[in-house]
Amino acid sequence: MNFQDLKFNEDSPIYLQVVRYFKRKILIGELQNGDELPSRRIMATTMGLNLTTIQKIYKQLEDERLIDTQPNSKTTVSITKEDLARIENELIRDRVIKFVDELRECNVSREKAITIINEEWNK
Amino acid sequence: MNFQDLKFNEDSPIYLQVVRYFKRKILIGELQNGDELPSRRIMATTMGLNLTTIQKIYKQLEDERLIDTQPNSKTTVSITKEDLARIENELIRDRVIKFVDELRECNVSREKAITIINEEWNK
DNA sequence: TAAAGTGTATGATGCAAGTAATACAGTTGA
DNA sequence: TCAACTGTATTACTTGCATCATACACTTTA
Repeated sequence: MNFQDLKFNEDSPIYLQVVRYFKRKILIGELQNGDELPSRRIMATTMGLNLTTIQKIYKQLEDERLIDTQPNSKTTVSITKEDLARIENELIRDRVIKFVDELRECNVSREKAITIINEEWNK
Repeated sequence: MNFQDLKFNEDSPIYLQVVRYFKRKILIGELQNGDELPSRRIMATTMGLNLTTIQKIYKQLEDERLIDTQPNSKTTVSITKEDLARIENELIRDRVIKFVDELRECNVSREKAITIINEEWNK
């Protein structure tokens, strides 16, 4: 957990970007069931964010039941197969749907879309 | 100009969504050089938005030099080939780049990405 | 000419989101 | 025991969005 691969943009609130970051880590298996997360204060220091912001991030992940904080114990990743499927939908399928919609609204053909994607994929 | 194909979402401010709507119309040729835009008040009534919001939309489009309001004349579309290329980049290529980045961060292969896109394209 | 319409500007308000700064009660560990 | 750490809660501040209400100078039109 060094967060070197986490870079922020201006497209959405920081706390949501971090939430998505953790979801990605779970999706690709870098965070697995039972893995411990750093304490909120450590996290705040490490990422240079405010404790309140980290609270919001952890709370969001808890509300989605991806992490779990039992009283007097560490915060751990806690996911089911259904959670994983849901994350995959959110991070991949839903993104594709939105993307396809957008391109079609611009009258881009499927063939042209795929051509551009192929162009960009290996840059 | 009936705006029936304009639907709002919660992803970004309304005024930006409308700006992008007009850019799309320009990109696909439904709005062409010289075409007149409705007056700001008409537009506000038609779209159910406040005059101030419409001002913001028109101002944004003017700042990007896509429309032009000469003193004592109608507001018209005013685009060069360069503008069109810029819009195309913004609405298509940049969008693809972002999309590709996102999927690659999730360890999705190019082949799998294209498979999903093909699945979704004709729904 | 008078009324209606135009672009433009501005001040005020409500509201929500995002972040910051603290505080508190409990637990852990040296 | 007591200092350090923990999760949690709360208050406050800033900013951006959308709206409302006007206002002004100018043009068009009936």
